[in-house]
Amino acid sequence: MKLKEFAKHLDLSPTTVSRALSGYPEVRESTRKRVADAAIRLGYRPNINAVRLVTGRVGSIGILMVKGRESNFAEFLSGMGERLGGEDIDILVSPIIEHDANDEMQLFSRLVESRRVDAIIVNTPRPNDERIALLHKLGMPFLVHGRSDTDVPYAWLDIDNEGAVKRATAQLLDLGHRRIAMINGRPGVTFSMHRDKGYRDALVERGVPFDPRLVAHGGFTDEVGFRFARSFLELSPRPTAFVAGSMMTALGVYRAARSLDLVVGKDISVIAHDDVYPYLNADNMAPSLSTTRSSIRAAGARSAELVLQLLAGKSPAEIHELWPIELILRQSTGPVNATSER
Amino acid sequence: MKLKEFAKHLDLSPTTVSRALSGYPEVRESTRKRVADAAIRLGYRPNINAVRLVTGRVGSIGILMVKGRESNFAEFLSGMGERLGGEDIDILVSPIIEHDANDEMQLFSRLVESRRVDAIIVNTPRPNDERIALLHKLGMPFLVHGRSDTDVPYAWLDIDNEGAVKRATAQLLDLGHRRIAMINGRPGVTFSMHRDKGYRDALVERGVPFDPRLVAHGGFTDEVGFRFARSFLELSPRPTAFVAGSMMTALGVYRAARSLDLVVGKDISVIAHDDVYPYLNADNMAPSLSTTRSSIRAAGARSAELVLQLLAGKSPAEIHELWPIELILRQSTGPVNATSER
DNA sequence: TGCCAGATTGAAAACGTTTTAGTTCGATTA
DNA sequence: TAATCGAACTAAAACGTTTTCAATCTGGCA
Repeated sequence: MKLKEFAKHLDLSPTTVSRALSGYPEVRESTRKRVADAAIRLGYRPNINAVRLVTGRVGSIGILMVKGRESNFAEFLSGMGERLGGEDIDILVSPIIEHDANDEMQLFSRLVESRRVDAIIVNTPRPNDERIALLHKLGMPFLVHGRSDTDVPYAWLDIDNEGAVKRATAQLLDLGHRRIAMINGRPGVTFSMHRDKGYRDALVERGVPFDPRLVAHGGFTDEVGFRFARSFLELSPRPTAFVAGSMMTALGVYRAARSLDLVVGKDISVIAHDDVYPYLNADNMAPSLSTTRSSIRAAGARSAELVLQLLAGKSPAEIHELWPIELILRQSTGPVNATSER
Repeated sequence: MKLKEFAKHLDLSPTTVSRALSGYPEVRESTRKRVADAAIRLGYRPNINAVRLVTGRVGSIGILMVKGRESNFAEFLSGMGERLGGEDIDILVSPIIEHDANDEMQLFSRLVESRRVDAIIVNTPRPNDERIALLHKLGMPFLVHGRSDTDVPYAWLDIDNEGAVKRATAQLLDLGHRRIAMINGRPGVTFSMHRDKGYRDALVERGVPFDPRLVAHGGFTDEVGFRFARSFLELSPRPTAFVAGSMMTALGVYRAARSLDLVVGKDISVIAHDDVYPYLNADNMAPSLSTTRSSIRAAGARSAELVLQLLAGKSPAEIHELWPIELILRQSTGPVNATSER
C-alpha cells in the first residue's frame, strides 16, 4: 500500500496524510485521528527508504563489530537496545573481518559517505585514534566509548579505569602485598594504558618499586589468564596478589592457583574488573571474587542516550562522562600470607 | 558529491556512470576504468537510500536481539559477520526490550512493511512458531536458526540436539551411570524439547527408568547450573552424572561439586554442550570438560550464506541443514564410582 | 556509396516519500 | 463591505539514484 493509494482511500491529499502521520500541527485533530486509525486498519507504513532519501535522516546508529571483541560487544549492544527499544531507531552492525586499521577506516568511510547511519559509535579507542580524526573530518556525529588522546573535540563516555585499578592496587598494598601482578588488556588501547597508570601510581604512592616483569597484556580470555598467572607464579619470589582485567582472566587465575594447590583468598589474592555479564557472577565464584565493577550494558544504554542527544544538536564538546567505579571486596582478597611468599 | 555532478566531471551522462559502477556489460572497458578511477579519486559513492528506493533492494539482513539471550547472540552475529564481511550487506539489529511475543510480532511487521531488510533471521524458535507463520504470510525471505514444528515451509539450519544429547546420555550409561541428571535450556523452545527427547530415548533404549525429578530447565548461566546441581546432589540417592546445556551451566555444576567436596570425573561425571566461545574453553577447565561441541559462530556464518542463497532465489523448501555434533570425551567423565552412589 | 547490426551512450521516467509554495474558505477586523 | 487573517488543505517540486527506451556511432558488407 503506497501513500498515494492510501490517501485516496481517505479522500485526502498525500500531503495531508504525510503531515497527519508525522504529527505536524497544521492538520485538524479529527483528521489526524481518522488518518491514524486508517493507517492501522489498512496496514499502511511509509517506505522507509523513500523517507530516508527525502529527509536525509536515516534512523540508525552504526557500530563496528570487530572479530574477537564480541563478548563485551554483545552486552554493550543490548544496553543500547534497552534505550533504543521504544525509539524508531535501528542499530546497524558492520562486521569487520580482520583487525586491520585500514579496513576499519574504509568501512567508516563507507558508512558515512553512503549515508547509511546518522551517527557512529567508536569503541576501544587508541591514543590519537585515527578513526576519531576521520569521523570528525567527515562531519559525522559520533560517540566514543572510552577515550583517546587527541586534539579533535569528541563526545565520549568512559569508566574511570585508572582510578579503579589504582584503588584495587592500593587495597592490595594495604593488605600487605608487595609483589602484585597485573594481567591487563590488550596493549596499545587507551583503557589498558589507563589501567597501567593506575597500577603504577598506586605503587609509587606507597614507595613500592615497579617491576615490569609483573605486568602482562592480552585478550580477556580464561586461557590468557591461566598462562600468565602460571608463569607469574613460577617466578621467585612469586607474586602474592593479582589484578586481573576481566572475569574471564580471573577464571584463568583461579585455575592456575588450583593447579599449584594455592588457595585464592589465602595464599594469593585476586581483584578483577567485572563488566557484569548475565551468565557469570563474581559472587558465585568460589571463592567469591573481589571486583571493580561497572556494567558495560549500562554503558551501552547511556551511550545510546548520548547519541540521541548528539543527534538532537548537542555539541560533542559538552558530552564527556567519566563513570566512577566501585570496589567490591569479597573472599578472594586477604592479608598477605607469610607462608605464601616464596 | 552527487551522481550528476560526478558525471559532469567525467563528461558522461549519469546513466553511463551508474552502469559503469554497477558493472553492466554495455559500457566500454576503457570508460568503466575511467569512471572507477575517478570515483575513488573524487570519493564518489552512491547515496544508498536512493539506490534502495529505486531498486527495492535494501542490502541488509535483520535479526532481533532479545534481552537475556545475548551471549550466544554475539557469537552468532560475528559468525554472520565472517561471511558478510566482503559483501555489501549490513546486519540490522532490532533490539527488543521484553520477551513479549506480541512486541516481537509488531517488530517483525515493522521490519517487513517498512522495507528495512531483505531477509530476516529467526532464532530460538518454538514449536508452531507464530513468527514463522507471519513472515511466510508477509512474503519476507527468512531463515530459522533452529527448528519449529509447523506446516509452513521454511528454510532452516539446526544442529542435531537430539542426537547429541542421546549420545552423551548413552555414553554415561555405558560408563555404568544410572542416575543421570539433565540441566536443560529454557522450557518451551524447540531445542530444549529435542534435547529432552534425546535424553529420554537414550534411557529407554537401555531400559533405565525416566525420573522427572532429575530434569531441570533454565537459562544458560553459572547460577542456574549451580542451583540445580546443588539441589540434585541433595537427593538420595543422588545422581552420579550430569548432562548440562552449556559451558556456563557446567561451570555451575563444577562449583556445586566442589562445594560438596565431590571430584568431577571421579565422584560425578559431567558432559555439557559447548557452543564454542572464544573466552572459555572446555580443554582449559579443571578437570577438562567432556562436551558435545558445535560452533555457534560457524552456524552464524553458514546462516548468512544460506540467506544469500535465499535472496538469490533458492526455494526455502530446499534449505534444510541438520548439523551432526561430535562428542568429545575429556576428564570430566569416568566410570561410575561405587563410593559416590549414596 | 548506402545500409545494417552491434556497440555505446544519453534523455527522461520512475521509485515513494516530504516539503515548499501556494490555495481555499470562513471568520475577524477596520 | 472590503480587506485581512488563520486554519486546513493541496499541487508540484525535490530527494539521488536506476532503468527503460531511444539515439548515435562504428565498421562490415553488398
